[in-house]
Amino acid sequence: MTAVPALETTRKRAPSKRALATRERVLDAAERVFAQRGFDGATIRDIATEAHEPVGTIHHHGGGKTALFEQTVTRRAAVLAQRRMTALIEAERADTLTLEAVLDAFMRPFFDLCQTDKRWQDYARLVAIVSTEARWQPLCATWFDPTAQIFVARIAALSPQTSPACCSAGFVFCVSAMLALLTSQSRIETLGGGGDLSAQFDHLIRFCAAGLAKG
Amino acid sequence: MTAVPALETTRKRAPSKRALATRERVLDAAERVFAQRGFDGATIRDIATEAHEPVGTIHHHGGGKTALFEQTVTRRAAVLAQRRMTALIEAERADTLTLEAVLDAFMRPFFDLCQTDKRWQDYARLVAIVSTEARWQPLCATWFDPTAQIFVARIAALSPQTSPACCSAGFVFCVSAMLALLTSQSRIETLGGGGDLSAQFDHLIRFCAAGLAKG
DNA sequence: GTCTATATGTAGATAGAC
DNA sequence: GTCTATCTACATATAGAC
Repeated sequence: MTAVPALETTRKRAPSKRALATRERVLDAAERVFAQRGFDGATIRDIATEAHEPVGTIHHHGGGKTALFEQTVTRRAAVLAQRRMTALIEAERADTLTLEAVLDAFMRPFFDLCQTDKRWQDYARLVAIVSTEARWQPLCATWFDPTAQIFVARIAALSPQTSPACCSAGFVFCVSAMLALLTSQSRIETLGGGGDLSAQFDHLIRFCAAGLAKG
Repeated sequence: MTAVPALETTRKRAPSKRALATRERVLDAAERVFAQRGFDGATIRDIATEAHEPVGTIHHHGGGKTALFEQTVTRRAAVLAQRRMTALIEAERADTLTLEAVLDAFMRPFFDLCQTDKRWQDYARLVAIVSTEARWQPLCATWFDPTAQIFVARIAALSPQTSPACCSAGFVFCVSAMLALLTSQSRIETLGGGGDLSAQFDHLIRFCAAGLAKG
């Protein structure tokens, strides 16, 4: 975090290709295990088994359980934020910016990534954990809140008759609904929902836009 | 679960008043600790400290960590379900049943209990845990799904132009938004929301009703 | 960088005195 | 029913060989 240029020269040289590949496998395994069992429920040994690596390797690359979890979160956070901002800028090129378009810019990149790469589905569970548990609030503040603030501001600008406080709360409702869609598919099916994921996603956008519009 | 009448005679006699009070204190403490740290993050020792009881007492009344957690969930589940059903029946006495009224019947009892008794706020976090983590699905199926099914059916009856699957998914969106309001107040405040809780609750109902109406 | 062996702490659970 | 002392297992983390 606090980069000290004077010490840069003491940094190890760039890791080998093999080491980088190992690191990726460790993070992928950690992502799966943390997603499935939560932070406290996961063990380094679970992750080692999942990664087909000895326990020591997990510590070597991860730097401890907490740091490992934070790495799994931060690894994809910048990608997600960038895609969202790109989508927002694209949406703003249209003549009229709508609530649907802003919500779509926030949600569709995440949804598309989940559809394309199963690892992003695990990542969605990590996001749900990070945004729910108080202990990860710093992580949230660094990696997710800035983007969220920008989208809340756009929503507020589109809703002059709605108080800023309602826009913020409404946005939290939207995000929790989005995470429910991405992580609680089994619960939706239990209650008789489910079916085509793309259709459910379109439904989510309609639902949230209507809710926000109502103030 | 599988009651065996023939063994009923071997049951211990009714516990003393003091024992019942101890049991309540154990469950209250467990509720607080589980709510704050989650199931895996909580320890029997944490709960013992919180309850001002020795560790053995927690096991004696709780019957192990898992059983203790299940007891904290089931203790209040019937009360909540009953209040919701009573509110629904009351709402159905009106000339025209609206989406708002159905949602209100589901959500307001919980909200009122949280306002009246701080322990119900902890319980809200337990409900969020139970409805999120796959391992507690049986608990969910027994204590929450039956009520949810009834409310989904009412919503579907009021939304003839909306597919049943959309009603189910929409209801899950509503519940996740409700739990976000009850358990993620700090996140709402971070994004500039917050303020009067009752006003936020009214906003939640409007938000969800508008979302459901949009199908 | 990789892997084995081990140190240290703490978890859940219980046996048995009171 | 209540409480103390303790058992057993497994967690994270590290030291050091390769």
